[in-house]
Amino acid sequence: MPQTREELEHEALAQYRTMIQRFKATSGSVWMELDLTLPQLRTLLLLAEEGPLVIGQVAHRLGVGLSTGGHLVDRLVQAGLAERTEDAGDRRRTLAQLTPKGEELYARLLNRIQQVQVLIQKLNTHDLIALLQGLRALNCIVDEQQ
Amino acid sequence: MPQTREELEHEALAQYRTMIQRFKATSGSVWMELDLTLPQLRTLLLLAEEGPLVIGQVAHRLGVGLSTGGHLVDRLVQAGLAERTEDAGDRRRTLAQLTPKGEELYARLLNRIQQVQVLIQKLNTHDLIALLQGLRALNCIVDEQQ
DNA sequence: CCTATCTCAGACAGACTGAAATAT
DNA sequence: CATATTTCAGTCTGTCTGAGATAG
Repeated sequence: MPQTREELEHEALAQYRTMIQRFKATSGSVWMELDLTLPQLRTLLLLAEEGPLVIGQVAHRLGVGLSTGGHLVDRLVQAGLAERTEDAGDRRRTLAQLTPKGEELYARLLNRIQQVQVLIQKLNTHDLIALLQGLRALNCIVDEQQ
Repeated sequence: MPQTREELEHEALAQYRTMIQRFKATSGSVWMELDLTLPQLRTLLLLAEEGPLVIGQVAHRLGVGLSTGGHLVDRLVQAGLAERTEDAGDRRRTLAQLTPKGEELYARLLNRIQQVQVLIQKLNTHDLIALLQGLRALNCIVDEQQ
């Protein structure tokens, strides 16, 4: 079955879309059970993607006052999703970072790593090698863009 | 460079993880600018993943009263993310479904389709064919599981 | 009369601010 | 004294409920 370049691109995207949509049903329950407000969720995302931050940075990046920033981190700490640690250099500062529980929630909400892992283990070796080649190439392209 | 089965699985997952993490920075701004509350977001996800629903179903699936369910759909409608249509069979019922704008927001928040599309277009044909083979195989496995 | 939805009033939680208090 | 954070009112928005109104 020979395909044109355009057909190949189109099918690859369609296959990707299908894969993601299959994940939906499972990820749905995570969202429905989520006991956070959106500002709290934004704080979780920020800490997950930009590592440990001092309270002032959190507030600045979220576009809120210092008081609110500290309050939002508080909520995550109370939920066991984040923790405060002292900044060794300047003890006035407080660093906020996610706990393993917080990291895990982030992954379950957005990354779907676990689901992909299960599928990969069931792939036959030929297809696995092919998938790997494709993924390597995708990452190379991202490298080149930067 | 020969690799064991285990090494292949491990690298494939690592490549996938890397790809997803590269997407982070871009998706961050979508979340930061998002002008919805979490119950509204849950409603958006529900409508995106389970197609058109009557208000009663929305309320039931979200675990809230009819009044609240209708209200939440209202908010999405006011934001231009959803629309109400009449149920042809039973005109007492109101169907809620996402507008194209709502679908697009959903995709930008969770699916990252656009980002993958750009990358796929830059892939050379050899790697594209390999990726496609891998994705097809992944979807076949999901089919078999059901 | 029954069912699906909407409207209304009120309770409640959380975001948010600015000013004062605290710690380094 | 300056800076980073917390604490303290107080306001505001949105969720949520239940009762009653409306439409089919």
